[in-house]
This record gives sequence, C-alpha cells and structure tokens, in this order.
Amino acid sequence: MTEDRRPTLTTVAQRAQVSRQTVSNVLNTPEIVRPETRERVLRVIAELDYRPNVAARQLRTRRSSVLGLCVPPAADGISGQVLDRFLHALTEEAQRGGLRIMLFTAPDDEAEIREYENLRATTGVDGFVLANTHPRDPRTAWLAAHGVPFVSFGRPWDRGASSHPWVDIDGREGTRAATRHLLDAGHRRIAFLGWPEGSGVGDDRLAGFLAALDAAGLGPGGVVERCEDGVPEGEAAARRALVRDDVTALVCVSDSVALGAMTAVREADLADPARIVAISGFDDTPVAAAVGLTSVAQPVEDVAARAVALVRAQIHGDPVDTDRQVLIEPRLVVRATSPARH
Amino acid sequence: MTEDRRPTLTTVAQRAQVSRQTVSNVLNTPEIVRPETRERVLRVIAELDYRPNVAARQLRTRRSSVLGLCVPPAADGISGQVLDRFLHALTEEAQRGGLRIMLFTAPDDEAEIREYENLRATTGVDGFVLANTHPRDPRTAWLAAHGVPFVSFGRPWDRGASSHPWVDIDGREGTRAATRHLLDAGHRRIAFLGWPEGSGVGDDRLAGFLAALDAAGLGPGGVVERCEDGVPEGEAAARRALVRDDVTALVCVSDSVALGAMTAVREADLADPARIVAISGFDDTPVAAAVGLTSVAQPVEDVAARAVALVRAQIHGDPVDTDRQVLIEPRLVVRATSPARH
DNA sequence: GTCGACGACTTGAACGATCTAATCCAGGAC
DNA sequence: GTCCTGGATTAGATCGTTCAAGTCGTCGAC
Repeated sequence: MTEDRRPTLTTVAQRAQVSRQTVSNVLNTPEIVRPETRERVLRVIAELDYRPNVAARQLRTRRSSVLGLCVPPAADGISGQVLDRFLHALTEEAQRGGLRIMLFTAPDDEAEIREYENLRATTGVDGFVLANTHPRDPRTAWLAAHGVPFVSFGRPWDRGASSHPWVDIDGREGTRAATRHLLDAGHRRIAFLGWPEGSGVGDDRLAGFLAALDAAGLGPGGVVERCEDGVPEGEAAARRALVRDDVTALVCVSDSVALGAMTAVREADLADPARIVAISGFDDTPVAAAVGLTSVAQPVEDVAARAVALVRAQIHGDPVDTDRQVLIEPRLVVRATSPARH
Repeated sequence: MTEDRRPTLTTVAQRAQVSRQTVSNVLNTPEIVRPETRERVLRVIAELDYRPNVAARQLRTRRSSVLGLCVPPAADGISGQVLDRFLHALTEEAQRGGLRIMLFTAPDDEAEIREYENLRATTGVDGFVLANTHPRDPRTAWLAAHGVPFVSFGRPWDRGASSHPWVDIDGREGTRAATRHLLDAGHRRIAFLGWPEGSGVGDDRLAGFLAALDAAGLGPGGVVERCEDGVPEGEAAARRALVRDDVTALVCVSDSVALGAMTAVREADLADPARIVAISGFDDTPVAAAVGLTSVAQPVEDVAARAVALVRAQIHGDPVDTDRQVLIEPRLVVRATSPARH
C-alpha cells in the first residue's frame, strides 16, 4: 500500500518554496538562479533524493542522450576482442559524459538502416556509433543523408567516399613501428604475414611494413605471404615464409596469424637451435599477453573518447574544434617473442 | 525549413476520423476495436508511417521496455568471449521481444548498485541482467530486496543464498560428457586440469569429471592438477600431469588451459611418438575451433532466451510457468584433439 | 517622477502517449 | 415504452519536464 512515488519537480518546488521552473533552472542553468535560493533548492533535492525523469525530459526536449550501437551478428574470431574492449571503453566514456549506449542487432546493412529509422522514430536515439565499417557501406551514406549524428570506428575505405566523422587506428603506423623494432633488434630479412589483398585494414598494415623496409634501405618490396585470418592459416603461411633460410623475423597482420606462426617457429627453432625467429602480432589481445607475443596495441580508450566527443558535437550542434577525422597512433608492446639479437 | 515533425496519435486519429484513444486501442488492444475501423486506422498508420513515441508512452505507463546490463570493467582473458557471444544473443532475443538492452559500467559492486538506483529513478529501466555473478555478491540481494526484476547468468554460489531467478550452464554435465567421450574413445587414465579450489564454476566442472570416472568404475578420485586460468599456466599444469606415463588424456577446465596443454602435449608426442594424448577444453571459443580443439560449447542463445523470458515474466507480473532457476545442458564439440584410440 | 532595463522568479501551455470515466447506440427483457 | 446491458467510441485528465511569455520589484538614467 505504500505506493509513494518518487519526488518530482513539483514536490521539490513546494518544499523549497519556489516554483517548478526555478528547480529546473537550478539543475539546467544554475547561473541564473540567486545563490541563496540555489543552495536551498539543492538542499531539498538532496534531502528528497530527487532525480529528474528522463522520459519526461525527452518528451519535452526531443533529446534522449542515448547512442545506438549495432552489435555484429557473428563474433568474427579473435579480433572480436578488440570490439569487446571498445564496447566497454565506449560505455564508460559515454556514461562519463551523461550519455547511454543502447544495443540493437540487424542481420544485414539494409535491416540495420531500418533499425536506425525505427530507433530514431520510437526511442528518439540521438546518434549512432558504427563499429564495423566495410567497403561499399550503405549505412554511412544513409546516416549522412538523413542528417543523423554518427561516428564510425574505422575509416571509409572507398576512395572518394563522403567524408563523415570517423576515428580509426593507424594500422600502417603500427606495423611500421613493429618492423622498425625488429630492424633495431638486428634483423635484416623480415617477412610479412598478411591477409589477402583487398581488405582495407590488411592493406594498410602491409603498407607500414613496406614503408619501414624502404626507410631502412631494404626496399622496395619484401617477403610477403598471404592467408585468411586464423591460427592454422597463420601456421601454414609462416611455414612458407620460413622456407627461406635467411628470414629471421615475422611481422604478422593479426594475433591469430601470429599465434599460428609461433607454432611453426617453435618447430623451426627445434630443427635449427641457432635460428631464433622473432614474431610480432597485431591487436594485443589477452592471448598475446598470455603467450608473451610482441604485439601492436590498439588504444581503444582513446578511440572511444574521440568518438563520443565527435557525436556529442554533432548532437549539440557545437562547432567542431578538432578534426572530424581522427587517426590514432597505436602502441607497440614488446614481449618475449622479439628479443634483441646478440 | 521543412521542420515537419513525425505524425502523432492525433495526426492519425484526424485522418482516420476517429479519436486518439481508438488509435491507441488499435495498437494496444486491437480486439476491442470493430474490425472495420481497425482496418481503416491501420491503413492510415501505414500511410503516414506512424510510430509510437516511447518517451511519451513511458511517461504515462512507467514502463520503459529497457533492460540494464553492466559491462565488466576489465575483459578477463579468453573467457570474455563467452560473455561477448551472450551479449549478442541477449540483444537479439530482447529485440525479438520488444525489449532493448542499455549498457552501463561500474568500478565495483557498490557503485553498480548505485547505478541500479540511478537507472531506475531516471531512465526507468524495467529490469537488469547480471552476467558475472560471484560468491558473496551483494547485488542480487539488493535487487531482490528492492523488488527490482532481474535475472542472472550464473547461479548463486553461496550456500543458503536467496533464491532469485537465474539461468546457468551445467558445467558439471559438460565435463562429465567430455570425460565420458574420452572414456568411450578408449582412454583409461585421464587427468583433469582445473582452477584452484574455491571458484564455484571450477569446482562444478571438476565434479563432473570425478562423477564420470566414478560411474565408469575408475573412481573415486582421479589425477587432478590445478592452476590459474591462462595459456602458460595450462602448459605448466599439463607438464605436471604428463609426468605420469599412463596419462593419455586431459580434460581441461577452460580453452585457455587447454591451449597451453596442447603445447605441452605436442612436445610429449614428439618425445614419444607412440603416445598420443587427447585433450578437451571448455567454452568452445573461436580459438578452439581454429586449432581443432575438442571443447564443451555453451549454448548462450538458449541462456539468453530463458533469461529474457524470466525478466519479462517479472516485469509483467505474469505467473511463472517454468522454473525460476534454469540449468542448461552444454554440448560437446568433438574435434581433432580427441581421436578414438585403435 | 517617469520610464526602461534588468534580474529573479512564476505561470500556463506543450510534448505524445494512456488511464478513467463518460457517452452513444443497438438489442433484449419485462 | 422503459430500463438495463454491453459493445464501440470519445473527452478530459494525467504522467514530469521544459519552453515561452509573463509578473514583480529594484535600480539607474534622464
């Protein structure tokens, strides 16, 4: 029977001897309220443990402070972990800024676009974060055309694509750093284990490898073996690369590939104890840390922070003080698989 | 300048020559509307592409159709992938039932409880899904005490804990199936690589192993080696177990441990080509599929479905037709690491 | 002394839905 | 004919907030 509801603006107003609006002002535009009354109202708010009802606020202001995020239909292997970490960082960052993340799913791009419409119309979602852009992506174009605030983790890979706000990690710089690190460790003949040509991310990472070799005067070109992402695929590719006796280091496009390479290298090392092949991976997944794999860490926290800032700016219509396209430098984490040569 | 807003109930009502309430009825209680008018209203709704505003609905009904989910602060290794898949399944299942998942984070249990309060008071979240229960968890007690609808993925491990709704996977049955499978394959001396005593999940999985041995007349007891979760830890534990020459199979408490064990086994196999040691893992992570590791798959889709049903029942105050505690059978996925002996 | 400007606060309306109670009308029962 | 019943529909109030347009003094300028 104690059906007592939460206090409302009116409850607070009565108790503090002011009007609803003044209480509202204390919360939204405190500077226009006389300090004395402000204090009094704040005291009552604390006393009653008043919290504004966001549904009512949203109804009036047409702002939900909610961002939509589509979770991909199938966890795509080990690299899903990066997305996992990003999800957490994004939630944290959004929360810090008074935003919430709402999840949804869609089987394909068209369905996802329909969900955008739906979420805008019903829930009043303020904006979206895309976490898995791919070449020829119709979603970014739709969002841009409809004036929906959004940002993508991942740059558009089509040339001449519309320039929407995005944040991405500089994969090229990552492999360049990894390659440079191996060069500094004394390696001269380094192979790259990459993905088949055509994936934006993969090509970008390969470019960094080639650039580093070139800068060291070991280019142009280099030993490149390609395979699909995966542990056994990586193992096979590594075997192909290690056929060349002079190869002493492998720069891998992902931790999965690197993991497979480690198996192949272990065998090669057993066969020829004098030959110690160094390896670097990419993504710095927990597995990499566990097995002591040198890897390129993606600072997803930074990505999340910039992403939130970019959508927020669009939502509030703020002038963008920074670039709408942000490329973030990854960080090389050196571990046991890439010791210095003596 | 084309600031035309979305159609509302009133827009539809005018166009269909009925009252607001009738339109509302068509959507919420169609059976009380005369079929003729219902048709007419539905036609107009389709024409105008009307969608109800959930903020307004929530304000009036005090129902948000939103579930809160706390994403854990740190991705805890490889097992985070199960949670990742669960997250997706949950989103899909919730969406299917007209519910949405809203994310939030909290550094510790107390902060999380504060967020429960906050989300209930401000956003009007209808219920919560807990995905990482642990022994002596204050959160479930708080939620139960405050009459907040919720369900946990993971049973309460404290004895005599309050019986709240939960869904979990029967780990005991999982390792039992894995052990039986190895027994059927002809193994007689099987070791278990488990976590240190005291973790509910780990003890449960060990119990299944012992039960299977017992049932086969090979008990009581068995070879058990314990280690923290992790690839190198698993490798070390496997070495300890393989010191006994008669051990021909390893049942592992997790895929991480199994992954480490695979390395140890590969060495042992090289040393003694006649000895082929079988391995099974737990969780059926993508890595397991990649390296051909026999593993116990957690049907997270089923878990998600039951979880959503359980919260939904609480929210609507429906009588619970099924048990409020659900234990789901895992599924053994046989791969290359556990061939039949000949 | 009058006027306007300004600061501090208040009042009614609006956002878009649902709840409650009322209305209208047809069809029987008596 | 009157009354009741029940199905279909409607009108008004309401949820809790913010917006827009006030009111009410006080202060300074002329």
